[in-house]
Amino acid sequence: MPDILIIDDDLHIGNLLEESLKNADYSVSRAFTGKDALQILSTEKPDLILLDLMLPELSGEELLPLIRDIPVIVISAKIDVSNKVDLLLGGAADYVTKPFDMRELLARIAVQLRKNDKNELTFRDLTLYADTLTVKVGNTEIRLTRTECAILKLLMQNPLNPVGKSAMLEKISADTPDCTERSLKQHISNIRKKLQSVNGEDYIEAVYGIGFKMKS
Amino acid sequence: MPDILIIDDDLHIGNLLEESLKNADYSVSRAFTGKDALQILSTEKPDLILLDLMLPELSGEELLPLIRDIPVIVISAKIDVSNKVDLLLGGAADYVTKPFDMRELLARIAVQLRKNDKNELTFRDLTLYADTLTVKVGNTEIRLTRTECAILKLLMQNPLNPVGKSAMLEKISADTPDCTERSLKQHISNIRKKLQSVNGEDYIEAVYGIGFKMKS
DNA sequence: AAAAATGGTCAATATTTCGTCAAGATTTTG
DNA sequence: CAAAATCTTGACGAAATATTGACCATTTTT
Repeated sequence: MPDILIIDDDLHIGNLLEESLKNADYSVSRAFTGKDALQILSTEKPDLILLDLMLPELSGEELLPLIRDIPVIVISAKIDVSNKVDLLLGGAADYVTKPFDMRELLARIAVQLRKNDKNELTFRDLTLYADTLTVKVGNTEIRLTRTECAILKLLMQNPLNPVGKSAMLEKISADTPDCTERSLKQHISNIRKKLQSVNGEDYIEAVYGIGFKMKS
Repeated sequence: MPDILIIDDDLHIGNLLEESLKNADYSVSRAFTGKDALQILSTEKPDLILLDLMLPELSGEELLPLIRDIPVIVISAKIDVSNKVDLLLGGAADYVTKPFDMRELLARIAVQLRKNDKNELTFRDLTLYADTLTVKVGNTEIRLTRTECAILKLLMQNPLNPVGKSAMLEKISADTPDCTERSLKQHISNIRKKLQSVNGEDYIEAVYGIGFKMKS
């Protein structure tokens, strides 16, 4: 029974959401302000978050980058397109505009939860299937090695912030215990080459003296 | 489990705070006078401080500039606006006025702890993201180098008091072991140039013979 | 007012880090 | 065991960053 956190100050919509979700057999938590939400998130870890952008005190835009490792579906009245791009770049998993069709929302929720189960990560037009060691660049699939996959996964998990080199080494040491900063450099180069072979684009950016991040 | 230090001579309020914080799963320390607080801070390093302004012996206003590297939320009965500005300029991370709503305070605490995690500092219209080596000047982001970031961070941590040159060198020596007073001067110049490129403003002020501080 | 010390900036140089090729070492696969 | 895939390492040019010298402006001291 996946747990879903609704962050919305509008009681009417919130109640409607809660009821529909409970009918669909999800377990539901509620937050009514951004700060509420932060407090709840400091103790609980839901499987998915529904986030209304219009929040008192701390807006949804501000809240979004503070959430990690949990798929967020943004609910908003704004139809602004650049805004949508910003949201998705900023880590939102998906996006629906008010007024929305409840069946559509439920479908999108199911998609996100399934992705989560299957260890699937998306960033721009990259989709990483960590279980099967493949990435899709646009429509073409590419095979990665185990370490390449582990590295790309780390980068795609925090698309905004750079990941330090030592941090990477620690986290992938399970697979490759004797990977050094020297070889890490080489793996990054190999990942780049594989991704570039599709459309010539470079998805990875170096942060001098720190580590690497996805290019925004 | 973040540790929070309550500095308040009012037993009633202090107890109330302690109980609520413990319910929210924080670990709590107490100080009842400014001198108490200094003593505790010389041995412990809490993650956040709740500071009442009205203190015997050593007032909150006097204590505030002595605290470094730890976010301080001021609790005060005064609603004086210039006072509020002074506090924030003086290094307070946030403030609430008595009587306060406990849920709001908890939310503000959560926000500050998050910011602390993310190594985020604000001064006027500057926001420094130390993890990602960027500053926001108004709405435009600028990249800094490692040392530039370390220097600006030091300055923004004590926005009122000048930071001595030798003190700076010590604290950034982790990153750049052979930075001298000569090169420090150059780094400051580079930071200025980068910030000025946005809106022409100079955020850094030299204190002749001592060091540098942020311009108020 | 002159001298001395400190602060500010430009431009050149030195150092560190990055990116990649190619070769050797190790592991996996058939 | 042999072949293939993967991982690690050395080398070297390129890019980013750090340091230094030179020179003038400003402040303090004498």
